[in-house]
Amino acid sequence: MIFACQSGRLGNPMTNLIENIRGQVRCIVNNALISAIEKGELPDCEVNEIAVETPKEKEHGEFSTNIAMQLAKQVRKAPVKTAAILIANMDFTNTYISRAESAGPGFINFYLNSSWLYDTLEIISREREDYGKINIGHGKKVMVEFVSANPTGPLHMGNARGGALGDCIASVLNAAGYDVTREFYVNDAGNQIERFGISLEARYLQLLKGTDAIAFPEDGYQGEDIIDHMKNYIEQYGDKLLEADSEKRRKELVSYALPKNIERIRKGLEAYGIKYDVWFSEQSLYDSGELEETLKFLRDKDLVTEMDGAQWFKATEFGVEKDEVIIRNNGLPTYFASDIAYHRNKFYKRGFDWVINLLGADHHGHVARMKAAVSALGIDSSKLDIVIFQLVRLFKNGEVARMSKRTGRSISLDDLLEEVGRDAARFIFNTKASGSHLDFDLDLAVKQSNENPVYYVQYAHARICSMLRLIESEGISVPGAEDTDLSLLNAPEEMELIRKLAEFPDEIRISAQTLEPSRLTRYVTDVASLFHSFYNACRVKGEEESIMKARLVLVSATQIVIKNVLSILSISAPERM
RNA sequence: GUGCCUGUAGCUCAGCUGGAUAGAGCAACGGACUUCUAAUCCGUAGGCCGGGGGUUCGAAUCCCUCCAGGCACGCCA
Repeated sequence: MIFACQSGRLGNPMTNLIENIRGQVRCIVNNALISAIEKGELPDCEVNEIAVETPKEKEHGEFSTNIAMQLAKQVRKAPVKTAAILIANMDFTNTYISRAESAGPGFINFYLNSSWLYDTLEIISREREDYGKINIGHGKKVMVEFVSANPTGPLHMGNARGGALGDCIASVLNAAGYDVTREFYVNDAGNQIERFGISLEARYLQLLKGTDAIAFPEDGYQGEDIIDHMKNYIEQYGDKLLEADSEKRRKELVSYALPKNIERIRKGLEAYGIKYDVWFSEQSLYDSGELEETLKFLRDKDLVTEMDGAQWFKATEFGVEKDEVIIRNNGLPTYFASDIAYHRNKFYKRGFDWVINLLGADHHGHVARMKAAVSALGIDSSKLDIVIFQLVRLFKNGEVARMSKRTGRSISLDDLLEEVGRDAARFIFNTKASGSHLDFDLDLAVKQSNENPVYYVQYAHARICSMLRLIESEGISVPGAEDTDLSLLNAPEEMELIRKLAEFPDEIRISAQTLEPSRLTRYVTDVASLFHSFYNACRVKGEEESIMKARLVLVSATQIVIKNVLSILSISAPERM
């Protein structure tokens, strides 16, 4: 079934001009198809979606469609013929499209009137810091839970990648019109806290009675930070726990060290540019009874079975390979049990429409069972997205530097920020897609040279600021786009740059839909590159006034876009370098 | 052994839901500063898209299989 449709011209504020024009192309094709069918030039046919894509080659126009090839079978005509018939039936009135041509095996290419580029500049200068924002989220409540590292030690490189990724996913979704909550799940209960206590206690006793007095437990946390905690504790409180019974001693030591660790994590992440809306305590699920409620819910649904003295969640009923223990034979719930309660809380207690969790690749086994658990709770599991990011391999002095929390011999987030800096770290972690393994070259990241991509982008911004400063010092300010003759911008370098600026809202759209903010670092690098080319080809200051004004609008628009992208990535946009 | 991720230029990576002649940065080579910031620009060179089958108008992209690397298969998280 095909319906006629209409196409408007200028986008409203906060819209995606490219998407609008794509809509115009769809309408034109759609209407041409109806017209051709009515005239009997083509047989009646079914079209579910008219695909509009962007050709790689400039010669192929701004947009193209493969509709003629798609219809080949149905209409029993050579695609090239169908394309010709469609083109003959097209009406471009009131659109940005100037002409359409058939090319290659049957593509129809669309060429635009350059007014769309000038309209782009008007939109940017009107929307300013809002330019790029779209509203595909419609205020939907989404939670992004990320890092959620065990508070038993410092953050490492894996957390650093997860942090940069998660924070940027959250920002992108926010720019796409979602109501986003950033959350850190604090694992302050369960087995690892137990081990944390044992480790602290062992170091405490070793410090007071000598290293040989007590063996350090096999599965304890080896990190220096554990010893440091106990040195500080002893300095402050002496040996008052020496005679206490072990359980009480561990509890006391944990309640001493745990808040310090959490605070250190919070501060580290904040220095990294990450601010959470919620720090959610695992222990609170025990205290509030939600864990019990959740287990009861599952039992009532007959989704819990007993075996070998433990209780298992029947994950196999949801297509997972094996069932999972939720209550150990010692009676204690597993991490998985509280995670189920946690997700019940996210969806039911707090009403999130969409939940995104970031997990390192070493936890990917958790995905299937968590989705199964969510289904078991009666929630559509497509509302839970788990983004798995591949692990980080750290290179220093040309060789691999291993990271491991257990041995404590890792580069922490704090070290990273000190050595590399927040901007470079965040940029580099977002240059690769989450599914790609990431080699982090410390030596390169530290370099303040053209080998380091973050400076390339920041330099473009600083350069623009410098130009505007100089021009403004002569009493000239950036004119409004509406009272400038933008059609004077017709050099290839100018057109290319504007075209790229026009893509920004669509880049946000795709980044949000694919949960891949790494698109944005590439995008902003392209913007910077086209700007540098423009800079070398065209002068602004000293040009004839009308040209200078038009170029000032372009330069200012470029600055806005670079700044907006960097702001989403929480990377600074320096005004001088 | 089973499952997930990855394999594209010398290196690090893009390539959207299958589209037209596979891209970028770095490294290499050759050029451009009396001019708004040379942390820049312009140009050259560089490829069995891991191998092999299949699906179709059309495959780096989808399916199968094999090879290589990473990760996971616990009553840890």
